[in-house]
Amino acid sequence: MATHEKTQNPIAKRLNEAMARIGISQKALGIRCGIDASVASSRVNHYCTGRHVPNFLLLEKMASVLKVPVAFFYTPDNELARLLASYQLLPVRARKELVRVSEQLVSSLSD
Amino acid sequence: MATHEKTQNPIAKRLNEAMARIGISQKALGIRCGIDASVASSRVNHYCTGRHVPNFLLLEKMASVLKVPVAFFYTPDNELARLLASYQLLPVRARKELVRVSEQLVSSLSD
DNA sequence: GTACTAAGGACGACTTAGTGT
DNA sequence: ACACTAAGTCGTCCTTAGTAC
Repeated sequence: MATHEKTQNPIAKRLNEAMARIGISQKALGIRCGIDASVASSRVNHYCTGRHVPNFLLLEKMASVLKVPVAFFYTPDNELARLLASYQLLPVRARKELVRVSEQLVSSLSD
Repeated sequence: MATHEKTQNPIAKRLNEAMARIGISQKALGIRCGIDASVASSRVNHYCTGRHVPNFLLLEKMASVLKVPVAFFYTPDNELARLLASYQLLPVRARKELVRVSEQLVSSLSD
């Protein structure tokens, strides 16, 4: 676990969080995302330490393996991160219901 | 409005969406995000047409001007995009309630 | 005013080849 | 096994200088 934090983006933080949750190594994650085994360790470490930013295609693969929405990696707000993480675990019907509730709450703001 | 779509990321789509919602030009958005007026049109156009990907700092500024969470730009799923857009409009108390509801729904899945 | 583009220099990602636990 | 890094290559972003409506 690195503590460099050159960038202001939350990718490294969320990535380490999600990896710890399912207990997967940097190299293993890279390989499961289709990165060649000879460079997987180096590349993923760059992302985990915040030195480099992965492209969208790789972010999608990581999100799929880690069972989070891609947007989770771009969420500095912890509250919203929890919403995104749980959203991904819900069945489609419950997701739609949640969206409905949120938009309902917005509508009721003017009352 | 461009139709190039070189990249698979949803940034251009979401950006155009959010800009149309509040009715702001490409150049005006760039200037309000601190980009020099002489390059604002060119740079923002690159993002709107999907040719280039903005860095996180600029994404944060755009999100602030457009009143959406940064994560909104990285959300291919339309359903989740609606959740994110509405979430941003809610007061803190309502946001927390929404997170609670979502996590509650996840817990009840095992029943 | 508006949207958009080619091209080159500037910058950051990816690979190689390692260290150290 | 594991996490991590310097340095070079190479691909992408940013700026310049425009076109077109």
